[in-house]
Amino acid sequence: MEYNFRQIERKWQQRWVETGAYQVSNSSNKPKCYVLDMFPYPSGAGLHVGHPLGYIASDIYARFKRLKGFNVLHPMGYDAFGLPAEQYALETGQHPAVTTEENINAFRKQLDNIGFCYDWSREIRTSDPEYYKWTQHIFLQLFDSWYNRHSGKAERIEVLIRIFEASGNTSHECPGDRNIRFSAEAWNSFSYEEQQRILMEYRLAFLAYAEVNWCPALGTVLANDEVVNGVSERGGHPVIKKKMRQWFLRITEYADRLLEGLEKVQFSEAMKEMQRNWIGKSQGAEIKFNIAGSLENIVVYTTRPDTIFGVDFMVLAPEHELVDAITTSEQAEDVAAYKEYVQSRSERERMADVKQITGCFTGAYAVNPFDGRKIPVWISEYVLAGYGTGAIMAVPCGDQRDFNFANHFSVPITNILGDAYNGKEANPTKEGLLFNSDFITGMEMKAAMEAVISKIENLGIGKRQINYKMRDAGFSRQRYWGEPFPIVFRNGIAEPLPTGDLPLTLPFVENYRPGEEGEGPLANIADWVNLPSDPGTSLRRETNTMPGYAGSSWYFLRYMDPHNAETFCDRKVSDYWGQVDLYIGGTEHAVGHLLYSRMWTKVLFDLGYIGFDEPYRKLVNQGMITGSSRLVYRVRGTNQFVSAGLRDQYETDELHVDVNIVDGLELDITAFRAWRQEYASAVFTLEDGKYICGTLSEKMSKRLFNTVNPNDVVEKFGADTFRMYEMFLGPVEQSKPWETKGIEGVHRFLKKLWRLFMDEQKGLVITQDAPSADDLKALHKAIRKIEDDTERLSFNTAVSAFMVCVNELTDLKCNKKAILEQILILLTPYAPHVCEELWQLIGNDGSILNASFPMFEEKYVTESTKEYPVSVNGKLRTTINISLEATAEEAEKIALANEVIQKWLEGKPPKKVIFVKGKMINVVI
RNA sequence: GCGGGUGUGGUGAAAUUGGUAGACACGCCAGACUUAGGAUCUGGUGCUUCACGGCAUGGGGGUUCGAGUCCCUCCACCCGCACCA
Repeated sequence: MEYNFRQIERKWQQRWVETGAYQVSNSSNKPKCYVLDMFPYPSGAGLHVGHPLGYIASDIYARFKRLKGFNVLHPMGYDAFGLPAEQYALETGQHPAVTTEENINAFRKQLDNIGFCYDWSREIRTSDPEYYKWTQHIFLQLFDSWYNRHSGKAERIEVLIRIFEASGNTSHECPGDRNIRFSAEAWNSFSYEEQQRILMEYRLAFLAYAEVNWCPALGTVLANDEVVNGVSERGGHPVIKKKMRQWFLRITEYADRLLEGLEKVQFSEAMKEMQRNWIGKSQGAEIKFNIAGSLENIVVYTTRPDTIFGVDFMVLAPEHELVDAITTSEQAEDVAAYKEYVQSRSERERMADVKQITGCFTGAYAVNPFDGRKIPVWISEYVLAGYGTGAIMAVPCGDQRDFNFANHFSVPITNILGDAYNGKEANPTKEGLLFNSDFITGMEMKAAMEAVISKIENLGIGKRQINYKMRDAGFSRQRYWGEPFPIVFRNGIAEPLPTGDLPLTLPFVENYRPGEEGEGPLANIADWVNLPSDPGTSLRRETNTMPGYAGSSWYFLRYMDPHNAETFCDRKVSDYWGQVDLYIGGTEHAVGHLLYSRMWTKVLFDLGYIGFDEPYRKLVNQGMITGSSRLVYRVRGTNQFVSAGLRDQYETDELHVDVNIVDGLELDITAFRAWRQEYASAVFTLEDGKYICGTLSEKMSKRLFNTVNPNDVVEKFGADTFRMYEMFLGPVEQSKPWETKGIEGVHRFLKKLWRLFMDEQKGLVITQDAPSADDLKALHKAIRKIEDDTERLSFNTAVSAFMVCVNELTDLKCNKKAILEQILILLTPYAPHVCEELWQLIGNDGSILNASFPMFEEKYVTESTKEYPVSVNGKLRTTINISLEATAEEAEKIALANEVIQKWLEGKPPKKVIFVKGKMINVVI
């Protein structure tokens, strides 16, 4: 009987479905383990061999944990809302729900082919009303919450209203607008509208006006990456900034907790760094500068208050609100011209020309609050309106941009660094003493920062301030295929839908064109948007929808309790499953999805819905599998193709050829001629009778003909081979090229394993013989290595350990059931189908899925002697078999007596001999 | 520019704590079986040398009895951020 993987895999995949082998219970005495994949967006293109890499890794880990006695949650679902389906609908008129369903079915087929152990009874789809009901529900919890900076957590709006009624907002600075201040009396006298307007400035989900990229010609709002050089990517139409009322999430309130939370999760350093970078926390101070001869003052943000005596000029963002007020009449014309110039430049241009120095003097002078020095106020595009206060104090001797600016416009530079400043470039050091700096002269910079901050706070001219680069997250999309907001505007004031009215389902639309003013397509359905109401009141629905990350921000919770109709996830259930123990996915979600879901988790924790505030305990980013392209060389202007080794003799053009018609490097000429009409009459110049292709490693893409479909690989070699080969390729986190040829080694391994059990003629060759010491040693070495490697996700080395073990058992001619059935258990996470088949063939009743992972026993692998490497001066010269019991003296004696070592000693006594027990011997001469 | 990562045979890679560099595979070479082999099996395969040896983990330097591994320095490539005050 030979290894018929097609039959075996089909049989077991069916059987496992029938027996519900992968169904997981929410109640168990076993310890839990939650293994999660980032769920896919079901695109129409389907999977290529790069996609399942992470799924295979997590699948192996989940199966391994199950064998180790854990109750393992390993679910899968679909991130099913999104733009491509809507785009497709616009083009073809097919409803996104229909195409999404089709794509999901195609995806599922591909996934099933690979033999994953997902509990499909827990499948979720973000576009399913039964799912997005809860997305809407959680959104309303955000809407009904604010962040209490004193308690450091989200609290109900109700609590805030009580506070306002009792004491105004004096102890709770308004996060949306710091200038809003009111007393209890004032609050109680405000109209309902006014109170709602204020509460909106506190809510965690709030409305604000923000600019979008509006493209009048396309009649739609574009994402940032759809805009190139100020025009639309498609069609090249002009794009203008348009203010629209949109929803936001107040993620900035969570900036510190998102930062601190990174300390208690296991993410890669790169990932943490990316998130820290995105959050962009900086500590400094805001300092108020009076304007000479004016009542106006300018507030600057600086991270270097210690350099206050080195300020030589001040720069405002051209958009800064005070620019017109302080500009002198002599400078008015220049300033107006400069502002016009800045207006004309797209954000992209402003970011691109970093080196160009531009600016304009306003004619105004600010006064240094400490020494009274008058310092000129400029405007320049290098200062951004959106960061800090939109104004800086420029210290040219300590900041390179300020230095360049001062040089360019001949502003005199003050040196507060002494010899540390050379006059040729700025020195941004934070370590050193200050010179020429009044009361902080001679102080360490770090101490001076504190001294200056406490002084400005005492004088009431500024305060300590922390800033973040991160902005609040835009949460509105002017699209159809997303969650509708469960919000109704009564006379323009946002009100939540009652929970009982959820889900607010997406209405059917005839077409997917946006609204006239760029609103989402929902705006076109008048009788959905406008609700019946009393005369004099207007009741309108929100016409935007939520972005892609809404559904994915909490999906890990729904898997725990997917069919609960009462709540999004029962607290008892989430207490049992807790955090995701292992989360695997691509690095492209580093800052988006991961930050948002971390924030939602914190909010849900604060509000008491769940008992943990970080969703993912450990995150692993799988590397990309790049394509390995195949190239053919056509002699220019002909239909003649020359083999790679001969191409230097001709003038050739390099063409990509479908990797699926190349075996290793050898082109299948017949298939090539049939591939495309134009090659039917191609002529070939061969080397050694073969046409050899060139190779190139690049991204997998249909365009480059280097995509490989897992279905094809599974058809040819089987799912077990495919799974193991993906792992064998290299470490999961690392990017590496796909080379179909190499898969044969893994396939041979499985056949070799099969032959330990089965002979083609004789059938089952398994014996009941007692294992020898060598058999047991081979087995237990494998147990130790594979258990350890699988636990640390080092799957590639585990696969090679399997190969080593099977090679050894083959050499030992070991067909003993006692050994081999243990090997099957070890291997089943990697190659589940063949292991289950053999498990049954050798006479086991239950499924191998429920077996127990073998126990490693030291006694089988301990050796009594070791082949010690013996070096002379650190260079290996020979190896000697010495008892592991041997003492240093004994080993030294044996080593020195060895003839090879004798030769190197040349009769002289050694200076010393180093003996590391169990490791090596080194003779120093 | 800043931050993170990677650099080892023809190729994918291994070496978990400083202790026999290249495990395990692909490819290649030779052989066996075979009508045949793109099946299977056996042996070989870092470079160099007739050999003893010598040289090899991106380059240079250092620490150490001993360095792919630790330290310094330079180079190349990949990823992320980028006028952030």
